[in-house]
Amino acid sequence: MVTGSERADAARNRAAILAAAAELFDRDGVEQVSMNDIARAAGVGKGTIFRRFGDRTALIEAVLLPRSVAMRRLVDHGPPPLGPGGEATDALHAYLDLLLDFVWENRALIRALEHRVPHAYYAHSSSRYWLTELARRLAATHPQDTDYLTYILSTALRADVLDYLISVRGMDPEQVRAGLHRLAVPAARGPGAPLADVDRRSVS
Amino acid sequence: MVTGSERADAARNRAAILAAAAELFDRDGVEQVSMNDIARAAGVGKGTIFRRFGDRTALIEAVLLPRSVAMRRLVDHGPPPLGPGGEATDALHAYLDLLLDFVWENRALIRALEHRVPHAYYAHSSSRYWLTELARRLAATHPQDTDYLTYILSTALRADVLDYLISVRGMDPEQVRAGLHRLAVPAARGPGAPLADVDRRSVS
DNA sequence: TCACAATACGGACCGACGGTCCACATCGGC
DNA sequence: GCCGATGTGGACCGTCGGTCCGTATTGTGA
Repeated sequence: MVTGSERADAARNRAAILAAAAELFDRDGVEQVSMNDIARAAGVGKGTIFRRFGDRTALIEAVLLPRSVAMRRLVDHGPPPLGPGGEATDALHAYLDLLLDFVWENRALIRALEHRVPHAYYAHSSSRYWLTELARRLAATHPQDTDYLTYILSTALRADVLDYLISVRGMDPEQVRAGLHRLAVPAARGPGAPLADVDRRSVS
Repeated sequence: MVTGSERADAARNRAAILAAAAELFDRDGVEQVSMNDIARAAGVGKGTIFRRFGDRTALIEAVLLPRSVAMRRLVDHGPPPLGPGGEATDALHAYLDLLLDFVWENRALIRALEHRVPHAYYAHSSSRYWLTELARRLAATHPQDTDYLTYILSTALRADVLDYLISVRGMDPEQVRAGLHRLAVPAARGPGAPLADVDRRSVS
């Protein structure tokens, strides 16, 4: 056996655990699923999960990781406008679309992570990559307001904020998307106002 | 004994519990303090806490309540500029100061509440009051951008966002205050740009 | 093919938690 | 001082994330 690689049964179990966790998290909500539930569903002892993944937080991260990796490949090496080589404004908008879809699609996992490790959204190394990339693309189109827009857009893209706007306030995801795009338009009158259309229902 | 009022020993214990909880939460961090810790510190059985307050969430709310009530009295009946009767712009800025101080001062409790009940920040009846009042004051000074500004400012005033900016990123609270005030200035060029000064350190 | 060391397994077990229960103590109107 | 209403405290419960270790599986080198 090559040093450092995984035994066949171990690899099989890792896959079974990840699959079971992904399904249960999706079906019942992350907080509702215990480690025992996952072990049972994966046909595995609880100890095996902890041996493979360390702790619950790491398991959640492991479920999220492949989705994030696939996305990152598109950003780093995919075709324009998302990948390198396209026009700056198109690249920015494609990137915003991707982020919105990713966060929305995986809001349950992301919120669970933030719930377990404070400031995960800002502090985690993987999400720092996404923020850095956002800042880079904004710098190309909005050299004046880069920091401000990065801050505003990244806050608007938080999983809990999106979840509130869409799930609780009943806003259409496409309204949110439109709002993000308008914020990122090299505006005639500055970055103000656009969200007023998205957020037409009064906050009060 | 008058129907519905509290027996003397019960009132004494309620006060002892609130005092002990407030001190422990403040000293050790909310998540680190168990109900047993509070019972011991208050010189009371654990059952007494649950009888008086129902559950842990309600206890945290009860610790926060008097601070919120005091503040609300200032807003509803205090002297201008914070209370009614002052000039609209001054009223708005005084209100932003108050909110910032309140959220910052009580960030530990607020974050703990949000941690326990999802969307507490937006959905709880007491915080809806603060959002409504914010929207009202913004409407008086920014009739065009009311909804947008309410959304942006309320997000910037979230306890976790402030905590991140100040505790993790090392930003000075007075920088944050200045940023809020600038966002709320009837701007020459719209609400953009101001935060760039607050957020000078790059986000990436 | 086989022996055996390295690796992995699983579920009993642990300590801590929030919350409940109820035999007993205290209060206060009469 | 009597006595029903109210309050008390801590043993107890179910569940959780996480650990431990005797046993089973794997794959390699001979």
